[in-house]
Amino acid sequence: MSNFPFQRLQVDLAALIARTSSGQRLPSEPVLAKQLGVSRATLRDAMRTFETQGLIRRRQGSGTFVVGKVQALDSGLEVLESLETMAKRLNLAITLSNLSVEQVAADADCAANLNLAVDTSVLCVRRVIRTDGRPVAYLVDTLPEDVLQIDDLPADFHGSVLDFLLGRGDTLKTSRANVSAIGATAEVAKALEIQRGDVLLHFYSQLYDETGKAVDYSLSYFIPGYFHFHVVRRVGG
Amino acid sequence: MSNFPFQRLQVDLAALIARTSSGQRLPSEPVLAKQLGVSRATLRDAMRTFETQGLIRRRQGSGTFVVGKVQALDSGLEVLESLETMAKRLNLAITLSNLSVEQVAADADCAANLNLAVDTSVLCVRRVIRTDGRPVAYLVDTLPEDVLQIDDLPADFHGSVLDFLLGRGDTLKTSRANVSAIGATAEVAKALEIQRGDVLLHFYSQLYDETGKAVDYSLSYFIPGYFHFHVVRRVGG
DNA sequence: CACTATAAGTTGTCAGACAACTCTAGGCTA
DNA sequence: TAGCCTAGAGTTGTCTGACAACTTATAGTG
Repeated sequence: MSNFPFQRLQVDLAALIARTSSGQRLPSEPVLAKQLGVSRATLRDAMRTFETQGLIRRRQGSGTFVVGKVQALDSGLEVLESLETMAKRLNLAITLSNLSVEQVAADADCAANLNLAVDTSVLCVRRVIRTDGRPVAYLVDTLPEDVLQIDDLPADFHGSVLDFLLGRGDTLKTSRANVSAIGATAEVAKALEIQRGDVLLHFYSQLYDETGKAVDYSLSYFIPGYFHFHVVRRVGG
Repeated sequence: MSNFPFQRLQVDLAALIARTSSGQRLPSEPVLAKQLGVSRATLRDAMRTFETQGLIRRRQGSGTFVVGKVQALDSGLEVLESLETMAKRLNLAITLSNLSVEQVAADADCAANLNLAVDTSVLCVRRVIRTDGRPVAYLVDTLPEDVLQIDDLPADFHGSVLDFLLGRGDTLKTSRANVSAIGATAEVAKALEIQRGDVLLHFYSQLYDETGKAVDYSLSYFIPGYFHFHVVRRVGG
């Protein structure tokens, strides 16, 4: 088995990456291809899969580097809290960037989740969460106009929609979060400064107030490794 | 922007795949490369990322095909139930294959999660869940010897460790599940018949009985799209 | 010292070729 | 006729060599 160059190559490459410490540069492609006994084309093909996993990063003209992980933020899923609150609780510094607040027309997906008609005007809040300067999460919240308007937000709005609503006195009750895994789309990849198709943990959730009205439709994309989400499950059925 | 062939190509390829119905074959690589105005090497590089996302499947000598999804299994995460139970509740047929039960020495990771010493003998149960004949989940349970021994399992054991323990009368209490996203390792990729690096939803969880003893360390890998896991989060902090 | 031009090294892309594999159509045999 | 076998066309997998685009360090220049 493993008679195919591509598969054998992946094993060798994985070992090489594993024993190379974070931030170090790998040998150049021509050198590495000769070392591993394959052509440069096949080597590049295999490297693409490791880049997709976020294990390495290639930069034209510079080289290929092994990327490392930092301390993770850990949180239970039962309680809904903003990433800012989570970070404060764990005494970790996170920053926010690429904040964008704009009024858009609801697409089919968004309209269905907010229980609105398609093309209804909604407010869309996007931002990137960073730790150590590196993007680790991309968040997109969409809210009906009667819940939040663009002028409601203060000039120094720091980006947590949940914290803002709570601070304003809104009576929120629960959130229904769906968890999944996806490859990064072009938009998400650009925001997170990763490659399209890279592995991401994905939540899409609706936030309800005490009357049962959907007040927020939220999409969250997390680069694996930086966040640890857990949930306590009770035995039953 | 998008001045690089690779990025432009991904946009074009995504559109092509989107408008191609499930199971259909894409044009051959030489033809497609000419249509899209890039070399075959660059086209293959871009295709690798879509293959990683599970959107297409390439078969040597046969062609490249668009893959489609089937109905999804949906479950709340608060309640721990086996996939078999979940499928029965939703009236969906799932089958089990590649069942492997073997006694192994606990590695560091496993020992820590089961609160055992390294190299302690433990029982490892692996199996693949399929719907419609296609692999959709890969499950690995590891249990201490004093909880489950290889001879305890009946000849017709159908694969759900949780159901077996419950049926035996074990008093289980809760499970702590960590949710993440990863690229498939070589072992997992082989079991799920996908490519190494493909996007997977990943749970790793510990199961506790009523005395607080860890009785099961479980790793679960799900191909996205076939399962929908959700959790209700209460507002608070 | 600051700035610029140069050169070496690296990844990105291209072109063409052949190998390995799949599938089909036609011919052969029983 | 039914079944098996084989040859061929078509497809993806891999290789070779080359050049373009980009980064970085170096040496030179004001």
